[in-house]
Amino acid sequence: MSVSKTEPDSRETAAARSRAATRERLLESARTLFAERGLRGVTTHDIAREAGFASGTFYLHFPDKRALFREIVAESVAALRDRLAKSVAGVGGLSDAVRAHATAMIEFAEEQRDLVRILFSADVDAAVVSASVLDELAAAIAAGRRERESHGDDPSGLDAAVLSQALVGMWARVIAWWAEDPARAQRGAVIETLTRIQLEGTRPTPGA
Amino acid sequence: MSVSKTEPDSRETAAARSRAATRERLLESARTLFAERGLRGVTTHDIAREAGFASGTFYLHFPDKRALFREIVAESVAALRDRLAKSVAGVGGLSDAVRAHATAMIEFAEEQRDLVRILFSADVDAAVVSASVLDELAAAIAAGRRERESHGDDPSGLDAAVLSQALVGMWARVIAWWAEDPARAQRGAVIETLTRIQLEGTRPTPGA
Amino acid sequence: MSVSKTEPDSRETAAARSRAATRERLLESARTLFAERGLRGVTTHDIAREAGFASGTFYLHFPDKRALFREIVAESVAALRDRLAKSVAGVGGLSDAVRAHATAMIEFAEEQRDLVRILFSADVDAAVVSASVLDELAAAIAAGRRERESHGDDPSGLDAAVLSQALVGMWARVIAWWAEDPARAQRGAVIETLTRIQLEGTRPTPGA
Amino acid sequence: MSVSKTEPDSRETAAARSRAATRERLLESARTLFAERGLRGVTTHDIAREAGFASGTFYLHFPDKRALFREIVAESVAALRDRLAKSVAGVGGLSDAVRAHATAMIEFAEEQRDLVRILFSADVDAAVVSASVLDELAAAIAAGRRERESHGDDPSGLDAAVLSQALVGMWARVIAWWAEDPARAQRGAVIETLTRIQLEGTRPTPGA
DNA sequence: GATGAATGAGTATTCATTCAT
DNA sequence: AATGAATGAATACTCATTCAT
Repeated sequence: MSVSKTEPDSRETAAARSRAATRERLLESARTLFAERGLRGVTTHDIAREAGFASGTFYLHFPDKRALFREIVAESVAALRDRLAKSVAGVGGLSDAVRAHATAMIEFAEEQRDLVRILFSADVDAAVVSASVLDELAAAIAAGRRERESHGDDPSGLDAAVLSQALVGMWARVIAWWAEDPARAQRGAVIETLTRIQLEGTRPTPGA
Repeated sequence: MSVSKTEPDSRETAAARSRAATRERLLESARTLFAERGLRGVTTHDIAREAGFASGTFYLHFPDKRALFREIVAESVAALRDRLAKSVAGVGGLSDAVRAHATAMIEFAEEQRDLVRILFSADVDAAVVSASVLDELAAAIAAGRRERESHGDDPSGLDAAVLSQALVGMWARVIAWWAEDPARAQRGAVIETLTRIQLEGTRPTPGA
Repeated sequence: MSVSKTEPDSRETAAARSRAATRERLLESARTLFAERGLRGVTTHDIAREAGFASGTFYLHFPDKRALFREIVAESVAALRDRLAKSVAGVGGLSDAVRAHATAMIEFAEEQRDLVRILFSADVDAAVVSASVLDELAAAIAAGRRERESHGDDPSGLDAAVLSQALVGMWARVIAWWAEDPARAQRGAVIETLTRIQLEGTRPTPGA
Repeated sequence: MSVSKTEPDSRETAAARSRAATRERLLESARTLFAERGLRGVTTHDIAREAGFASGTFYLHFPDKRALFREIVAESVAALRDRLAKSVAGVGGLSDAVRAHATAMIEFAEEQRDLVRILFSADVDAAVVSASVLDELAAAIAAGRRERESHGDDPSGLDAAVLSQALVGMWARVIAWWAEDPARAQRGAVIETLTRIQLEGTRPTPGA
């Protein structure tokens, strides 16, 4: 009796694996297409076809297009957050921390070009969603600034809100621009430039 | 033909005036609507209705929706360019030039909130079009830098391409953010912050 | 000046006429198709195609399928109400009134077979809408009953709610059945049968 | 093949029992859901899920959704037929027979509210199928009439076809209305009203 | 026998664009 | 020049049904 029965576990596992694989292929295709054409420029049909499935399959795995998009963004933001957090962990001086942070960002852009394009291309419909990415960046920058001050450095005297928008804008644009085509500038030059602007541009009362 | 017409010139002029007026009303409505809802969020019907015309009239004046959008952007870019050029004309020191530039930008944002929103909201579909705006900004910044160098200052030693992307990103984001709601920061603080970051962040070899 | 202008009135009127004609053709097609296949069995595309228009045209005239259906039902109910009201106006005795009512209903069914089919086929989705028809019928029946009582007849002693459901059910079914194929019974026999059941079936305490 | 099997009969029987049980659970779920939402409002997935099976299982037991629906209706009609037949068996007078018939119907509605809702809600798609129910009712009524006549009563002189449609319409509507919410009228009042209308409404030549 | 992932035709609705008046 | 009715391709989402495991 027991012999003739397929183990339910292995069956369920196989089905689950297959399901997960389909889901992952859809996500993969979506990442590519979103990176190329943005949220609105991509159809659920496009995503399914690109992944090699019929159009209805999409809805077996995601309630709708926005949900899929949100999921991709959430994943990416989490990955980026981890990367940035690790990069500055245990780094002593401010200067080194800012540079480590820039380096981590560049590495992320190198490895995840599609994600970076999605995260930093401000599709109007994706505004809510991509806000989180920039908030994330702003938080990382703010953390750096707090550490700097804890090391005895004076605050820059600049408006904190304006400053954080400025730095976020700078980072997002440079990373997106560079990820578009890494041949545009040397890796080291990008890191150095971002680091220097952030360090020098936000120093306490420069004239003093 | 010409016989029956009295003063064909004035007539044609009147007709041309009327035509131009219709065109302008369509542009005006489009500016408002694009600022509110982006390129994709606005239909040609919306634009015509808002302007008080039937939907077919739109196509008597513009070949299609993108063309209208492009025209608005081109106009705006030209206006911005003039404003920025004038702002620095005849200004002596680098510091003053950068500050004048920031001030001009803020003034533009105050007077043309709709345009600023269109120009700096990176709608994916409008990407090609809005690239020109940022190029414009980059050019203005580069011009400032050249002037600085001509005044004897050393270049910062930073990669020029990266630097210009960084500054453009910073400017675009801060201006868009502030134009969205000017109560977010004091006018003076915005000018001061942008000026300081640009000046200090791009100094020649800081350690030296 | 005034000569060269086409009279706006005639222009508007022509456009309005054309618009109204399209609307009417859509309504006409919809009546036929709904009568054949019910609300759910008919597509907006079907209606447009049957009327000789492209699918988008439907939405130029009706916000959606249900709205069109509701309009047809409302029209029909109003027409039926008028007919029934007129039929009993000025008719003296109860017996004559009930017979006049039955006759009017039969005439309506003869002239508007499609409408009758729509009104009395209780499509589940159309429940809300078709309820109004039956309410209408119930009201007409109740009016007859009130008149009867005002003529000195005693009430039947039957539960009024049950009775009205019974009569409505009877009427709706017989009319729908007969409209489906008028050869099923002779006109006079239908009228006579409905009249007799209603009169005799609802007499005051028969045994008394 | 047979060698290795111990007691193939009991095995097959067990398998058959299991199969029948699955079938029954599907039917049970379908009855509930159809009563709530009609044929079109219920998906095969809904039925399978409600019964605790995967969606494919449905098609192991029924060729398609309509077949399942037809089967439920057929079962119900048979049950109703039995009930009605038994109710009048051996009942003497016409009056008692009609009352017994009405009582049986009410009892059926009380015990099988779901079925009654399915049987008498004239979903357009279910029209073919539900016709059989009404035919059944008509047959039962006709049987009553025949018996009456055999007892020496004269026929009513009314058109038999029209009459049966009228009575069927009356019955179906009242029962469906009452089953929807039994608080709408007292049990006894429903029975009495239906009985009286049928008896008095179909009497031989009332004027005589 | 049961599973459940996959299919793909179907359906409502939108909107850029055309064109007869 | 202006009108606005008409077009029809596009697009998100559903669901009956199939079939490999």
